[in-house]
Amino acid sequence: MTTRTDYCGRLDTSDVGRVVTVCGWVARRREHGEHLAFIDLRDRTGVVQCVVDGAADLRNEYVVAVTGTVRERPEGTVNPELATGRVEIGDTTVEILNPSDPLPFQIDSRVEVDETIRIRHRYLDLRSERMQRNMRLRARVNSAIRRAMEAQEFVEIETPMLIASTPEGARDFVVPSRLQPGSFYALPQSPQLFKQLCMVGGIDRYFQLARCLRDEDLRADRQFEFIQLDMEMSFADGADVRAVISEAVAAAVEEVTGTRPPSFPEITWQEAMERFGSDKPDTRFGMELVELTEVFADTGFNAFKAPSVKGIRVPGGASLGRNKLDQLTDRVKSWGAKGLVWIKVGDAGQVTSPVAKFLSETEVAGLLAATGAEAGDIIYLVADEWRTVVRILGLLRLELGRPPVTEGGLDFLWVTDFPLFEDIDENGTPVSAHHPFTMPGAEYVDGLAEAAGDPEKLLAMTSQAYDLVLNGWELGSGSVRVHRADIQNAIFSLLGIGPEEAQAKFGFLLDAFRYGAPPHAGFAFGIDRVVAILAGEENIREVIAFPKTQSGADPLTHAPTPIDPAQLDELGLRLLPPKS
RNA sequence: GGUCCCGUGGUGAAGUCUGGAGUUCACGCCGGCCUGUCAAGCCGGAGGUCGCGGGUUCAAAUCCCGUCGGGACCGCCA
Repeated sequence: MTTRTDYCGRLDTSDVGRVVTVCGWVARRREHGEHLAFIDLRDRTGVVQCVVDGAADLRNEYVVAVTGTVRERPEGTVNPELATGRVEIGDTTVEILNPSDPLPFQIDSRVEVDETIRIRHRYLDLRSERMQRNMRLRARVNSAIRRAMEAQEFVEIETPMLIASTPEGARDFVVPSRLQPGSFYALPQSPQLFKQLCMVGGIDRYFQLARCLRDEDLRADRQFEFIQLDMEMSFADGADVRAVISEAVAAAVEEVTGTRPPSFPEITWQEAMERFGSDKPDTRFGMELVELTEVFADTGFNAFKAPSVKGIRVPGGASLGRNKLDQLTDRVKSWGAKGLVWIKVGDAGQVTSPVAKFLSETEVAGLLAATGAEAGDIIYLVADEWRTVVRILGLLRLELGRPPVTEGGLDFLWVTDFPLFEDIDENGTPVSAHHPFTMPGAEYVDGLAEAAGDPEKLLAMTSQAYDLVLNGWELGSGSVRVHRADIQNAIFSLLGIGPEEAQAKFGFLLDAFRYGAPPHAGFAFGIDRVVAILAGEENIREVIAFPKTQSGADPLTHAPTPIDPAQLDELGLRLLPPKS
């Protein structure tokens, strides 16, 4: 085979006169009769025009080596759209290294190809400029993060993929054991427990670009398997962790954009919920939630006689028709709201609403003042329990105002002081918001036992847990961990986990903690998500080389597939008949 | 478990609401012409189980039911 001397996209006028050999795929041909044709040859760096004597035996996507002389293009034929547009390769000989059948879809971006077809033929899709760019961007982000962590004296440690199933958290992927039929490994949802063991082991600063697996439903920002920057550090608090992560993320952003982002603002979970109705607020746009409970404190309108009333104002939203508003109301109800009240503001400040007749003049005036509504605006209101109100309006805010991923810049945000417990179950037992090794807020550490059985106190307790949010996507979360047995026992007690159960579930961690566990804290954030946003993609599949569909299937390899009965037999497994 | 949207030559779309001959557009593919194009151009051609199954009807891409596949979302994701 002819030896390549140059990459297509790197030739320029400084190469004029050189005899070069470039290798790649025929991206396009332009024939001008029997003895003149232009070939755009594509490799990973771009395309270059080759002038050939007839191209009758060349077809799109043939793999060829072209040898010829780099020359400046004749006057008037320079293509300013092309990086190599000032030059071309002439006096060429073409060696066909491999022909190609016509492709199932075109590589160029002239038409948006159905994503299933792209994934089924991902080896072709990867040739596209978009996928080349995304894959290389991802590699640069990985590299920048690794360098930033190493510069901060973190050591990369690999943790096992075949681990014990733990009952908490997401649904595990499980792997049957051949040597111990009837027993199973789980694939890690994260290296959580191992990295804490690393702290006990004196590693001091651990990191890993860790593959994590969770058997939960897939979404635009969720695949079964994903990569996290996972880290843990000893003798450190939450602020230390946030500084380290901020540095790594800033390094990644700088690598991609050339600009270092400003330091990331921090708000508490409580503030995020009050203002944005979300623990992962998209702060690229306004439309914040407006507190209206006081305005309607003495209302005669039954629907507003609720613990909490809030609204959001959409500037210029009054032009929405009745049909659209009904659809929106249905949508909001599907999220679990009792209903959605809308109020339009007219030119003279008068309000139009199905419920206008139930509202007093004072209430309307208070509403307009609180929301700052102007003529042409629409206000949506929800009244219910506080948690429901903020959740519904948070979803509605995104539905109505969320910009495309490529607009509004990069809005990083730390959300701190998450609640320690997210709910109380029907037995009166609190449910961990993060995981049971999360350190409570400093002011609650000594009062854990007294809070038992008091839902109000339990739900008011914060934890030293924090999330990193980018443009409304949760990039990741972390916390200060409990390293003291007395605090851990108090939390287990609140969660209704007795000593035997704790030992059964997390025994090896608790054992390790008896031998001098240092105070430690950590974090993990999703590489796929940050890369997608940096790449301007709405979907992490676009930054994953071989992704799965929403139903968890791989159109390329057809996974998952049934397995041979002999394999099942070896594992001591038998299939149940399919559910009808 | 649930809601919504999509499925039409190789690719992308229109046609579906309001039933009437597989109709249209762009790209690609095949052949011809063409010596400076670059999303080349011009001429000609091939290519279809309108996802699948059932129903309604004189007649279904179109209406109804079911099903499969894809997507967005709710639940789920400590």
